[in-house]
Amino acid sequence: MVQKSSKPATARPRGRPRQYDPERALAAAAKVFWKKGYAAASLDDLAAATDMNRPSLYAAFGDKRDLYLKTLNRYREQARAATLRLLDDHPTLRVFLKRFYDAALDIYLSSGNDARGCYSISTAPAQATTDPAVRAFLVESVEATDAFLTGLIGKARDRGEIAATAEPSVLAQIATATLHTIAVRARAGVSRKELEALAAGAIDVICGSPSRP
Amino acid sequence: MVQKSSKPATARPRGRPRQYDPERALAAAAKVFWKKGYAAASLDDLAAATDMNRPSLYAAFGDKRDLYLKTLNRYREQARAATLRLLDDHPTLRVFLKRFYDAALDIYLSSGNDARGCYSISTAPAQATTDPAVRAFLVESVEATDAFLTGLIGKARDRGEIAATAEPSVLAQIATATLHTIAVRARAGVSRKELEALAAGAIDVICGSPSRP
DNA sequence: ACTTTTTTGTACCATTTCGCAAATAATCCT
DNA sequence: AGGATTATTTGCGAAATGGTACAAAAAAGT
Repeated sequence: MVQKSSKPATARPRGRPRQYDPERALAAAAKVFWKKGYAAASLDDLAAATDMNRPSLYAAFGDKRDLYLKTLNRYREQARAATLRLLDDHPTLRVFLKRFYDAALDIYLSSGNDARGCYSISTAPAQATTDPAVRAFLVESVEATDAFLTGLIGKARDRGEIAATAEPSVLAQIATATLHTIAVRARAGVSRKELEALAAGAIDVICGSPSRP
Repeated sequence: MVQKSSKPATARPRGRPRQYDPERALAAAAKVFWKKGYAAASLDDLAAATDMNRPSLYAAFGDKRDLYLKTLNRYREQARAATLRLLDDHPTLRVFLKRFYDAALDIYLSSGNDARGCYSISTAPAQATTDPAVRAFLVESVEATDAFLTGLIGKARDRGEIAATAEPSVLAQIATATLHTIAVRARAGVSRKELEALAAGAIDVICGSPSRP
């Protein structure tokens, strides 16, 4: 009898196994908040969507606010990871930005459900004045995006892809602003075609017109 | 005693005079929605803020949703009027944009109450997926801003203030995007100083760096 | 003075909301 | 097999919510 004591990685924890998958449950909860906003989403809505009942929800994620904050963080982590993957083959700034906005649009206009717009930009501002944690999340997200893009743009400038006189932090804020306006417009129902055109225009402004050498 | 029969403009309508001023009431209601968001604002909150009781509120403005839509429209009208006044002395595009963002910051960071951020951008997106009227309001507002700025930028280009090759509609969307990111950041608690710097950077990108001829 | 008209105030209702307590079920450990 | 442990289910309850019915109040018209 060898190795019976080895941890099978899927070692059953102890008591009754949970019936829900925390990841799926968080995704389902986010979908509800995404559509209705934080305040208008009731625990009944969330319980129905996650296929859990309220006490299980509560035990798993805490109260409604805890749950919301967890979905916000999950969304941000996923967005970050996806964005980093766009850099795997070391694209030019222009190519990266195109991918970046396309990826955002994939999320903002996901056709399956009618969730539209950016999850955090569409739902967090409404809560930001009453919930300090949401406010902190928002400012951290925005500043992290700025910082990330500033780094990328700085490197692109060093590589000579954009004018040497360009100010990376300013262009990064323009790029973030473009993301924000796309987020709002997608929520308002603007078509993908128009948003792609907007993104293309912004990319030209940031990187310099493509016809230009 | 002349003119007793002339309409005093303040002719009493007929029954008991109202105790509230509709304009002030709308402003007070907007303040509540602004801080809490639409869904989290209760009729009790609104009644308390307007100094009216619920039946009066209901008789005056309809239900909660009607009231919200009225405050949204009022906000937009006021913003439009204020923006047009910025053009009275025919400023250059650069001067106009500076005023434009300064005026936005005056509203977004009004110190009296703790309402922060743009009223519509902070509260409407959360409702946009569940309320078609809010969604319509949002898209109309954004597109009207684009159109207005496109016109201004086009004229500035004709006057030679910016490069003849610049595309007014693209720059207008950048300018609107800048407004949106400022709205979100103000709601998140970013300081006026930082937002002014962001605006200044965006203006340089839109109008061309000031050091440039 | 009396009626009409409009606003205000009180009280109420039906529903929804969040959260929890207690009982039940499923699994592991010994 | 039986106890320990964790998850689920049912159901409750106190509070808040949006909305309204109805009477009282304040003004103008006659």
